[in-house]
Amino acid sequence: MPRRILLVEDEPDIADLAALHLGDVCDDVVVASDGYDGLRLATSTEWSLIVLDLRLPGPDGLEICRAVRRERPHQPIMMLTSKSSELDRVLGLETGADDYLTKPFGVLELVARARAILRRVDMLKRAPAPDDEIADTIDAGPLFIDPGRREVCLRGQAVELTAREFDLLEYLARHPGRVFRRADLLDGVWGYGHEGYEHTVNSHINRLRAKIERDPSHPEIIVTVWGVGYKFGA
Amino acid sequence: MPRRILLVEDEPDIADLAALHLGDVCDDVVVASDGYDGLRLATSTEWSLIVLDLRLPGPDGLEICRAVRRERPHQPIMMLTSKSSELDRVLGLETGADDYLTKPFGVLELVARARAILRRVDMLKRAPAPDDEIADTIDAGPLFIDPGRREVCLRGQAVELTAREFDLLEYLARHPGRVFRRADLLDGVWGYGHEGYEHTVNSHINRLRAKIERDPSHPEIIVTVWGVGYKFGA
DNA sequence: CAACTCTGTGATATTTCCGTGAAATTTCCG
DNA sequence: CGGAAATTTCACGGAAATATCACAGAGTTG
Repeated sequence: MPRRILLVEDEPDIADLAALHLGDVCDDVVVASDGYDGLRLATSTEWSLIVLDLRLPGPDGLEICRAVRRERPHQPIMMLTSKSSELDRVLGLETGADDYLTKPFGVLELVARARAILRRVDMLKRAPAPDDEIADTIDAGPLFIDPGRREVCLRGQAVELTAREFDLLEYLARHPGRVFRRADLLDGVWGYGHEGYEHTVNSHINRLRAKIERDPSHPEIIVTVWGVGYKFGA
Repeated sequence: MPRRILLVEDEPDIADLAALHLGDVCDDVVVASDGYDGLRLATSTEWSLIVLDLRLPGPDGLEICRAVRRERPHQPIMMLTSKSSELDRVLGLETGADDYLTKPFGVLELVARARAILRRVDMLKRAPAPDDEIADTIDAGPLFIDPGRREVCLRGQAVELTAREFDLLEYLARHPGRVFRRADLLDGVWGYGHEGYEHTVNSHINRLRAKIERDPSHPEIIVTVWGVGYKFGA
């Protein structure tokens, strides 16, 4: 089953750029340059993913999104917008977009997110996975984490963590080495659509480090990746 | 957003039992006791999950499954069959159900699988989730790039890059041999609409080369195309 | 209801990196 | 061969990202 992406974007430069790179993660990219074509194509054909610009000549992204959702409730949709106000973010997600990107965006970000959505879609269609992802424990170097008991041991010594600290640590530790940006952590730990400042994450990382790092000013367990975010381990 | 399950099952005993326990993993369970009701309900409303018995009075599970798939390609569907021989037949027909279960089945098994599917569906609506394992990496000659971990290995040796350097390298490496103008790179890496001088790109290329080229004055990885821009590789 | 803890946020200090200017070098082309 | 244009190189100041800390309000517990 070929993977096809519909891109609805009126600015030719952006459309070309995005189409070029979206082509890397699917078999076919179709571009619609206004809301009319976009709406027609979006509802008439089956797509692996629909990427919608918010502002469009004719029906805008929200309208198209709603129209598509009415007919195909599970259609993966991604929204692009120029403004970054909180209102837009909430609006976009409530309308039912699966993900959301504000301009100007790097193409790498766009592609990475598109890939993530497509992968999640594939996972749905995949062979039934036995759900073995229930309450196991995490053994990561000097740390031992037991999500069931909500306990953490550092080099055999029990460590007292608050709820947020524990969730944050568990989230990071479940994917050692993977880099998370602050927005990802807010979405994953605090819950998607959570309204709050990214630098809140900093504070919690700081408190975590004070409790688990040998020398908090030279962290070994939770490492800072400059300009991006944090990761667990080396 | 409430989670609703449609259960299409004609045997009352099984239907009652299943409905009772499926109620544990969603907000509402609706039961259809024949293929006619099942087909009507399945296509007229949006469901978090549809559980279909294969043998039914009226349209059977396969027909309903196909009909639903035609309208809602991503609708989560689960099939129940009486004998494993039926299962083989269903599997051979590629109907596109997300999971299958043969009777007699334990209720716990049913619930566990339903929960697994629902979780995967929720995951779609969720913020960008970290799918490790299947992380996409770039293997380009002497270079190995892991975008998820933001790590670069040069001939097996880890290289420390800053955020911009990494993004720039990844961008180029995703299209080996393709020539990018500086404006292209600004759009793709810095983000579309970024205000800045093109010769900023030069500096970053320069720093990158200092870190990854064997002899920076004779670049082999990032090559200059005079009068145009840069490309990755030969 | 009082005491307590936790949490999000503001403010400030500190670190790191990025963009820019300018000079040196290379390449192209007449 | 010489000049113009494009590219390389490099150093520096500022800007942005992060670390740290204090505090007040929300929520919890007894």
